[in-house]
Amino acid sequence: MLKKANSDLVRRQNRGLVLETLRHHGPLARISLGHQTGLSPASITSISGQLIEEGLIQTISEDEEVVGEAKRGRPQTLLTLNPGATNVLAISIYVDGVELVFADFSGATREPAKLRLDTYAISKGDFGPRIAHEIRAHAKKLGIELTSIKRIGVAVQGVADSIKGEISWSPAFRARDIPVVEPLQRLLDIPCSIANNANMIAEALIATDRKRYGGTTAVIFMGHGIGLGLILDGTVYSGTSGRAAEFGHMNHIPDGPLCRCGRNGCLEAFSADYGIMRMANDRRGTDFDVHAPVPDSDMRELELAAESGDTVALNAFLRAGEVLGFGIARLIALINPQRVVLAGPGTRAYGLMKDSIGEALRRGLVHDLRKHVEFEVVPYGKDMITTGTLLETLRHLDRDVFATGQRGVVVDLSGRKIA
Amino acid sequence: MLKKANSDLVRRQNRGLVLETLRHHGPLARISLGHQTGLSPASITSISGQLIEEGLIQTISEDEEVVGEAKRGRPQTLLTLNPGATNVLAISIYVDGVELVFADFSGATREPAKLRLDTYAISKGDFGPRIAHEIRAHAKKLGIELTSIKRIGVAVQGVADSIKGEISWSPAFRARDIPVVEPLQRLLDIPCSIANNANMIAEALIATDRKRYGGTTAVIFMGHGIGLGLILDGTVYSGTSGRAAEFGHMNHIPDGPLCRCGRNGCLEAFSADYGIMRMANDRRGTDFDVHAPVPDSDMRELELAAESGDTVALNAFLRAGEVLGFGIARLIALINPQRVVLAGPGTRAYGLMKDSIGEALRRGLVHDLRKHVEFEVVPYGKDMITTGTLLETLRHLDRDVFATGQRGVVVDLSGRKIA
DNA sequence: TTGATTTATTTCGGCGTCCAAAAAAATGTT
DNA sequence: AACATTTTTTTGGACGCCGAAATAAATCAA
Repeated sequence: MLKKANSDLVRRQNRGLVLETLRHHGPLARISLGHQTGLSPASITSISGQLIEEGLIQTISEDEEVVGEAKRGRPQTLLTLNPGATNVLAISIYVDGVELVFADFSGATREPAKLRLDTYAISKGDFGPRIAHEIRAHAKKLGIELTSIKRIGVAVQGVADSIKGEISWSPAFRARDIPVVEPLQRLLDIPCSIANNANMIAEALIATDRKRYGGTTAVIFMGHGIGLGLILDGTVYSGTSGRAAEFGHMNHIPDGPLCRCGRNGCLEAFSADYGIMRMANDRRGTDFDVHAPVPDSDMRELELAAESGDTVALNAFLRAGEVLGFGIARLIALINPQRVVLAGPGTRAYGLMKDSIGEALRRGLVHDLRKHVEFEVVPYGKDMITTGTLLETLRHLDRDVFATGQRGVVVDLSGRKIA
Repeated sequence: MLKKANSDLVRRQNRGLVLETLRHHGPLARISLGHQTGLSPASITSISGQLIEEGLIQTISEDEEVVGEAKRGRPQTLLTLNPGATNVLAISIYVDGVELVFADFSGATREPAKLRLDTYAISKGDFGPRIAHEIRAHAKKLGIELTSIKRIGVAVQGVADSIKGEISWSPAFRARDIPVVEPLQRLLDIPCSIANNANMIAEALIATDRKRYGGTTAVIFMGHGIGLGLILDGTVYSGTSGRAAEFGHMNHIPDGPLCRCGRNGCLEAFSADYGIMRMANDRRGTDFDVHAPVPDSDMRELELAAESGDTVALNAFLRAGEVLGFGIARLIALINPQRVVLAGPGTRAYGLMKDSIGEALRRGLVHDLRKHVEFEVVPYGKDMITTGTLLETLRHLDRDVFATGQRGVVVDLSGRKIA
């Protein structure tokens, strides 16, 4: 259903558009901003004037102004986001700890805090307060006022319920339904949101190349589990109640091997690190604890073994690839994305799985569909998740917080009214 | 990325809103229209005045006006869509023929034309012209001017490419990539679009109960194939290049039974009518032609046999249900819909499959996800597809054609400028 | 019958937004 | 110093929404 439109909507949308354009295309003169946005110079002058008055954007100081050759005509004055307008915080939760990264309004990050935290042992009620405490400490260390932080974004591997603001389930925790948003908002008084880490990688990809990833793209995260971020029509899809895809727990074979989730035959039970390790170890007849985190060093060792001709190790990777391939085939049959991106530490072994993934796609997918999909592996860096989280957080500010500049109400950075 | 907003956008959006509201909530007085849309009485007067002048809406004649009890105060004058503003046409393509249904701008339908057409034999190039011819004939019979038809919507079972305007693949045709939109537009000079029939059922469901189906709903069509319409955040999702889901060809078991698409082990190969029939017939060791349409009477017979205790027949349905259940489990793992709706003629046998569907869901899906999904079977009527197609077509006119009333340009119904 | 009351709709004036065109600003060129 | 060129700002107008007042059209009550 359509929504009512009025001049309020127009202002919000165009202010948001100007902020997003500056965020994306770096410093721009008013005239270029006009070209990029489609707004007239007159409107740009008006909007940018307001944003400057509110301290959200600023003109670049004269020294840096002269970039290229001296040209005729009145020189451009470049506009940029004002870094000091606000701060944001990205929190990434991994199996082995938590990372805090502050950034200013321009997106420039400060040195991260890497906390070793026994997340697997921590109780449901302790996690939020513990993180809140760490946030205070790290902010203090960096000299960042808590009141200057306008928003916090949290990314976690597993199922995040963005409506309830909880971690429904994650391989990093023994506990379930761990509240995150509520305690942080209560203890720090800062708006907060939580999302799945594959979705945040998807956000980062959209930002790096909107043309490439902005249509319909499936981002598959391979690590201590298999996650999925779906970009549909240029927007990251975050299912009902924000609990997006649990691709890793899509069933592959009824009554297959035991998965962490308690079911049998999930994709993850074959293709996540522990699934691969289990297949490689079965010859030794070992009992296998699916919940025990698999050290990265063990995986590297297994990869080396496979590469140097250990057939059992190699077969484990081939089987993992095959099952992943069938999962991707099913995904494509449902969503028909233009592009499938593999990301995460698990892609290190892509070379070992490549052939079996391709073979499974051939067996499991109509040619008509397969031929339209482009495949891609992106090199993994943990910072992708942080970057995506920050971008998502900043976009929210651009669109939904700062775009709503109330007429006649000018506010300084701490929220006090000026004029 | 946001888009530029200006007063043009405001007008278009609010005009569209008024049209949609009248379409949805029947005749409404200006004051109620104001309440429904959130627009002020003054704006409603202005907008409705223009729409009346353009002949898109009209006031209801005085006689019918008095509906309820006589109340104090100035009586309301009800507004409705003007049926005469335009005509639209819905075309539904089935395995056994084609149906044409005209409707006026208010959505009132005329008697349908049911064409028996050997679609399976028809050649790629002949289909479009043939249909164009039939459209002319039926319009003439009903006394509808071709120029009064502003849009045609086509629904087909199978894979419809809405960008190319072709039927990429359909069980109704031996041919592939059959152009539909281009020949109709060329021969009739009427804008045309094509979509998958499961998507059109989804449209019809949204229209009947937006609250129930308007969130995230998966509509599964069971018939001579298994189709899927996805409603994401209240909008029917029609994948990349408009080629939406091919749920029926999602692989269930690698190297399973042969499917119509040429692959092995697709969901459809178990759960579509021909899949069920094949399983029931295997005991007789018959060769089985997957392409031959299964007569409805044969299916009814098989259902009766199963109901009266024929274990082979019953097992075929149970197996079909089991595979469908796993397919739904995989779908839920990916999309996490709030609701799954089963529709289509295949649901007649739902009673026979119900238990095995449920059992498969238990085996194939994390409890956390399963418990949030509501299941539902809607009684099948072919008219759902036609209704959905008409609604989709009319909404397009509301939003994208008639909403764009150019300032100062008033046009009569044939497109001539008046003022 | 007449005036009061009630409710719906229209009119009017104001406001916010965008935009085209003109003006101003700032620099290079001759 | 005068002119050319480009960017930015200012000005005035248009459009669309809205609140308030005016108007319209009915019922109710005396």
